[in-house]
Amino acid sequence: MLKKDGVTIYHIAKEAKVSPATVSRVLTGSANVREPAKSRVLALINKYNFKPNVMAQSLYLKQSKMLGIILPDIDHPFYSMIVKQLESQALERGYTCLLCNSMQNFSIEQAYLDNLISRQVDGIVFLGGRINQTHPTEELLTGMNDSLRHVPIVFVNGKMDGVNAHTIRTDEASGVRRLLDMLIHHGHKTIGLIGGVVGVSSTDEKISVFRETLKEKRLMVKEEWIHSSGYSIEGGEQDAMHLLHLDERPTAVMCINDFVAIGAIKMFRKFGLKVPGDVSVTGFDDTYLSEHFPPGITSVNHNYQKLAKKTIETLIGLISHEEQEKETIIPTYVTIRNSCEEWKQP
Amino acid sequence: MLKKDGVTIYHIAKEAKVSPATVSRVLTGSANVREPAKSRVLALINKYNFKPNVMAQSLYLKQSKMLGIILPDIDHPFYSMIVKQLESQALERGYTCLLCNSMQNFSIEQAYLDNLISRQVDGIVFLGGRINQTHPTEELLTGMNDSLRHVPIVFVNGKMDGVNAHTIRTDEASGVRRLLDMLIHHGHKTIGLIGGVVGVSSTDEKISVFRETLKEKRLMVKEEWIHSSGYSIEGGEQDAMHLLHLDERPTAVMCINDFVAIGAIKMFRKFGLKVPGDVSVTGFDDTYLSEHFPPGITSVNHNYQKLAKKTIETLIGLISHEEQEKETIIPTYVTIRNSCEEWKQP
DNA sequence: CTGTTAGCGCCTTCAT
DNA sequence: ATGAAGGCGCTAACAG
Repeated sequence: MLKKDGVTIYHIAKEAKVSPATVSRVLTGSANVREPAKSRVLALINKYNFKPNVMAQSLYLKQSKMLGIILPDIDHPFYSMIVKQLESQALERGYTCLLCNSMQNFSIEQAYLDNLISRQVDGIVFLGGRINQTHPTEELLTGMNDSLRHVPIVFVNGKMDGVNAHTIRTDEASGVRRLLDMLIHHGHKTIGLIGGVVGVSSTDEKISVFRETLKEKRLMVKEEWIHSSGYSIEGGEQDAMHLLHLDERPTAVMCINDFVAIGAIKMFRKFGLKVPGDVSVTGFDDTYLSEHFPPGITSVNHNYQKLAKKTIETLIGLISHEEQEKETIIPTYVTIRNSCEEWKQP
Repeated sequence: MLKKDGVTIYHIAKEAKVSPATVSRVLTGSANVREPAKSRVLALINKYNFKPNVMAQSLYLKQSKMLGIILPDIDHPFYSMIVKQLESQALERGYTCLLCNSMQNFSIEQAYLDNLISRQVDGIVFLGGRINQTHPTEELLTGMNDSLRHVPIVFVNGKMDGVNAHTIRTDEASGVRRLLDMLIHHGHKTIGLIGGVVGVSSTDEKISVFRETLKEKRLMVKEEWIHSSGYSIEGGEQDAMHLLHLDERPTAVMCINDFVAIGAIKMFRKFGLKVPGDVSVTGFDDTYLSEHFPPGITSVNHNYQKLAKKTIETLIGLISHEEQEKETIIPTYVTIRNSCEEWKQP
């Protein structure tokens, strides 16, 4: 009852008075087919709007030409921007993408991993989630290792100790440094860092680079100016609120991403502070929002296209059993907008 | 060389000293298997981390448990919000989604349609693109009809004359009316409508409802206050600019979506107009941005979850050859924020 | 309850 | 250049 219709190469073969093999040949172009027959077949393919069953093909050829993408939340512009690039890079190389939103849920994440493997994807791109946990559980670790035994997986901006996966990483550390250089160059001496989640590697790394760099520059690292309430706009509001309640506030605030920056700017302004007049703010990820959210947010760009290109190249290389760099670093760059300015001593 | 590894039910069967059928039985639970054997099989499945090949299953069962989703641009929050809901509804029912970004390109759209059919998806959800063209080309029409002959397709907020597809539509017309009622209730007598693309049904419909409603209310419909430069933030800026250059400006402006509203607000403010003080603005789609973009944009919500639920239900119903409503209307509602206020005669 | 067998739709040797 | 045949991994009769 669920059965589909089903024009197959056999139907075509019969009606064209040739063998199925011949139909297959004109379909794949794997061998020449003489003219009277060839045209007949082509005509029938057109007549029935015949499309070969890719599952049958894949079954035989042992490759599905499908790639899986696992990520936490497509709503976040960082991910939607990356996904678009990944998809278009994959498409160019003849691959179709299966997109999986784990909704920040590790069980769903694992279920998708298993599902993708069952569906015979040729490779998987993994973003966020467990690969950003600074201390993943044993279960997450073995889940990943088991999967890796079935199929090549490339991590984007993540890593797991004890998991031997290939990684493409954007140079967030140098992004942080450049942002700091700029702020310091602008005369800021008191700088805070907000947003993110402690225990998530991208947050931890940014915080640690932040600390180191300030120390190098002989600037004060005030612990209460480092505060992490998540990656959302609301999180940014909360973190900004935290700063607002302090006796002494930094004159510049780095935010873990653009969402947090948006939240922070909203909250600062709500409390009558001018951005960038009273406090300079930086974002991260350079999503389209940073351009449009007033006053325009200075942010770090991940080089999305290059990132996606390298990721897909590496994955497809792995699929073809070619040796690939274990870790590739994609340079980032700062996009200057209007959320930061010179600090003038009041 | 591209070949994968390959533990199959045959390997397991052999090692467990049972027949492949028995392995299949414990896998699917389609029949009981006695205890000594059952445990041995289970143990081996676990040992090898065996995952059945879904392509082979699908080939035999003639159903892939995959759904295709075709949309123009995942970057747009309207689409990313819907996709998340669709995906989660599908997942609940055991379906995996193949997401396809057509990038507003009709050829890619068609290529994806063909690809999805070749890949044997059980059904397709179609959003935007050709199904919103007021006058689609013959080619787009036949392309869709050909596809429809292969697989059930559900349109979300679209329709094509001459294409007999099922549609789930949100009640945008009543959304427009409610917005207008509110503005008129606030004392606005001069109202504009900006954004969108003429020839795209969602734009055309909104404009037409807009005209009708104003006439009913005996308010002036000034043609130069209706202006459409697209769906983007930049488009909103341009349309707002157009209004700013006019001798006489409306006191309230409806925008085709939230992006356009954001652009318009930016531009109005840039020119010193207060929103909502000098001009009230409404958005559409009630994306997360409308909540966070200052001053908070009054917008129409599509009831995303209900929409997605109904869409997936209808599609799966169709797949199971159950009769389904040809068109379902999902009610919309207005979310009030701070971008509109009473009009006070200056 | 369990093994044998055939076949889902396609592709690719292997002969012809 | 073309046809026949086997097999990709799995499931569902059909016997036993």
